[in-house]
Amino acid sequence: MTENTAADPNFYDVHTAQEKWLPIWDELAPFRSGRPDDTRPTKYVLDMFPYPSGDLHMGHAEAYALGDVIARYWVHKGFNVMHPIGWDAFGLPAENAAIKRGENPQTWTYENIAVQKSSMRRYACSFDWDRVLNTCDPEYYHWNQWFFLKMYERGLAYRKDSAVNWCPSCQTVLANEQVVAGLCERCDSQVTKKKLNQWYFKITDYADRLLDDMKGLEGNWPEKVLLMQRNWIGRSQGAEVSFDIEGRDEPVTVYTTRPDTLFGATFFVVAADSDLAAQLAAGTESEAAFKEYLETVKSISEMDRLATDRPKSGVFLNRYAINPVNGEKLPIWASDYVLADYGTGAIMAVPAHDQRDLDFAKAFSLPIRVVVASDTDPAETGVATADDGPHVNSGSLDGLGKAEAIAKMIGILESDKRGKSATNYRLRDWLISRQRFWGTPIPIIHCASCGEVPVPLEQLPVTLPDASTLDLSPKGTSPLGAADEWASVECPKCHGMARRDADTMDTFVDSSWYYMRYLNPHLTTGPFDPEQAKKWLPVDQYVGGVTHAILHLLYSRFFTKVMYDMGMVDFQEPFTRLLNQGMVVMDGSAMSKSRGNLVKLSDELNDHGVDAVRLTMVFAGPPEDDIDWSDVSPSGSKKFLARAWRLAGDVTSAPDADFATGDLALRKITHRVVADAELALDTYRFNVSVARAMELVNATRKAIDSGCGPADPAVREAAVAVAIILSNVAPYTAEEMWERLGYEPTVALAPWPVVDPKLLVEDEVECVVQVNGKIKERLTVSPSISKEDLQALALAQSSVTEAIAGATPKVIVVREPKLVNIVLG
RNA sequence: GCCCCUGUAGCCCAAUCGGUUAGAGGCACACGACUUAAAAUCGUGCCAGUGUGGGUUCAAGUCCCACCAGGGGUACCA
Repeated sequence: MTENTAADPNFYDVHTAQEKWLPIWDELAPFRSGRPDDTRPTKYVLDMFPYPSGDLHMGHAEAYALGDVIARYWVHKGFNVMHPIGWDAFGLPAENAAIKRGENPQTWTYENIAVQKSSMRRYACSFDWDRVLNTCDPEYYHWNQWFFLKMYERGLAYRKDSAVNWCPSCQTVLANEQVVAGLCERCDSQVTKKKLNQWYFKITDYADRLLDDMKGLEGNWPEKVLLMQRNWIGRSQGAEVSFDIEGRDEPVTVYTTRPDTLFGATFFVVAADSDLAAQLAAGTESEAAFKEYLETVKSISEMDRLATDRPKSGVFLNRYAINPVNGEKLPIWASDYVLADYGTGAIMAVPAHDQRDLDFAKAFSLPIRVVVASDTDPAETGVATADDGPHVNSGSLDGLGKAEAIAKMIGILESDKRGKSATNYRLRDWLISRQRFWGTPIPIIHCASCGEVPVPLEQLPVTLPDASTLDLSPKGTSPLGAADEWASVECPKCHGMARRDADTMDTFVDSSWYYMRYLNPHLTTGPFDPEQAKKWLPVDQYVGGVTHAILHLLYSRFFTKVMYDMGMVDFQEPFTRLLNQGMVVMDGSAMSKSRGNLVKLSDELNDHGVDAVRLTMVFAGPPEDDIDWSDVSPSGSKKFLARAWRLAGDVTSAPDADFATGDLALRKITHRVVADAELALDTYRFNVSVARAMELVNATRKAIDSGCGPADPAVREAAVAVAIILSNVAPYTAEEMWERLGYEPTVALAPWPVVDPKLLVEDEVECVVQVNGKIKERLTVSPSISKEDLQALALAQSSVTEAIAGATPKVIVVREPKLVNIVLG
């Protein structure tokens, strides 16, 4: 142990190196992207910004290491790279922590930001520190409010009463996207329904574009994310069919994807919790039974309601719908298996060909009529059939296949004015009101005489009141409502006394457009400068977790399209390429304090150094894969870095040595490695780029110890290549190497080594000759050998002629220069 | 239930187009050199026939089908 001191010239002291370079890099600011005289072409690399809850953790370390590889690589390739960072600083954790400790959420938030910022600086990502933003700063959320008002102007922000998702623990409403399997995304409490008047963004207006524009993202976004978004939007094609109701003037419309099965409808179901059900039940002898049923439905938790194996329940309403195609009377039932907020909240039930309808029919002994022929009988098997035809018992549809039958039925309905083709979506409008304090106030004023009045643009931002005077504990209504002095305001229209809207916005509003704010984080005249937008946008590379596959990424895409429609930007998709990094886990499961498998980033950094941790993250495997920290070896990474560092120290040639005069064998390896690393980096195989660098280090070591020796210029060339490739991952070590090689800082700005194609060409390659797939001979041939020559050469080999033994080859496959396969009959 | 992804040495991972005897890199392990010894360092070695069963092909880790295992998404959306 006594040898491992700074006195030993072969001991690489990572912590000293870290201390040494940070101030120098601060001085040089190699990643400042806003220099006005910069003529390099631009690239925008964006990491999903962190939420400031405590210090950075292993997950941050992985994500930022990967994003940094891309950003640094692009700088080497000669781009002016904008790689900004900021903080997603509004949200519940700050508020909850503040309540717990009796302090101001603002204090808690800024303290955490300071901690994370200092950790990030040490972690040495290529962030442009001139562009930092915090969403909780009024200079930021000013523009959230501005966007809200623009949405309002365009009819895209509106209020409505509806049954909304309510988290009883967070005491606030949630967007559909924030309810995961019936539980609150944040705290895992069971979500309940509550009837409230809330603000929405009309994202459903953009459903088709959000869906169709994904075509342009294919190949550049993970297929998985695109699929999840497609499913989430859930477009379905079908028809609306209008049914007359006995004893009612108004018909009722249903939505169906199978209008061709209309002849198979044997009953009719309305959502129990819909207004329609209550109307239909009113005044009938079933009214009491209906009300009783509705009560039981309401008492069932969302969680239980979602269980699909739950037996069907419902109540007959003593009313009848008339089937428009055959005049049959269909009994109307109310049930909770029909959803009030999808389609029209009413369905025609075709039990033979819909499993849910069949289950219901069986439970209440309703008739089942097959209208699409099949080998099995649903009434017997209890399994609804889904064949494509032919149709039976269906009048003029008989004999037709599914597609023709649907088209014909829609034609019939249209000519009879009883229906039309229709599209439905699973996507709902985005509920953005939150009954909490630590968020962007909604810039609306409620006036007794003027109603809903937008805050005039020149009065923005509507800033939050001082939290210290408020009781933030969740009460189900926004704490802002209790801030009388803040809430009482003059109506901008009539100048009478009015009140501010007391809700705040979903923090996903903040993150929907933050990538644009980095262009000019302190601009006071608009959300961003259009000139800068032309220069930098859209984002070339986005890096972040797959947890945001639907929420954040869908909302950002929506915002971008709205801005496009407003003429603010000239592109419709915000993120050209997306990389979803995996998670860092421990012993096979997600790290958590309660599980006792939490690995602290700060401990790892102290034990192994920043570079070793970053290298471990990048080298562990493909970036999309999870990293099990118990499978990888930061100490191994550290050893490798020291090995690379020693290499640079061994080089004895002059800094300006002419590489072209160097040892050819090593030069070929160097150029091969650089070319391979380049290809790997272009295709997200960062782990492979590291492996190539390791290969080069091994080869160079060998050259120094037992080859061309340390003075050969090829050794310098190799060490330079190692330093540059490594600088994407291990900036401190690379900088140390650069210095030892006799160059000025910083290696970060060194141009990517130019590959000489001549050095990639092999002088000779090995060719195998197979007979019936069995290898009979190995030939050393020129890589440029012709097909004919190679075939002739192969057939001339004695081992080959022996194997053929006079037989006539059926086919000879020649893949010059590497393979000949002679196939005998 | 439905949809998607992934299965390669003890472990983590490589393997443009289907093409040599599956191996670039690492971890672990073993041995050797250096050392009084150890650590560090340098070097050498080590192990699988690619989840299973079929198929296509002159040729399959790579393409197709079925199944198994693991992971993820979604869930009464008519």
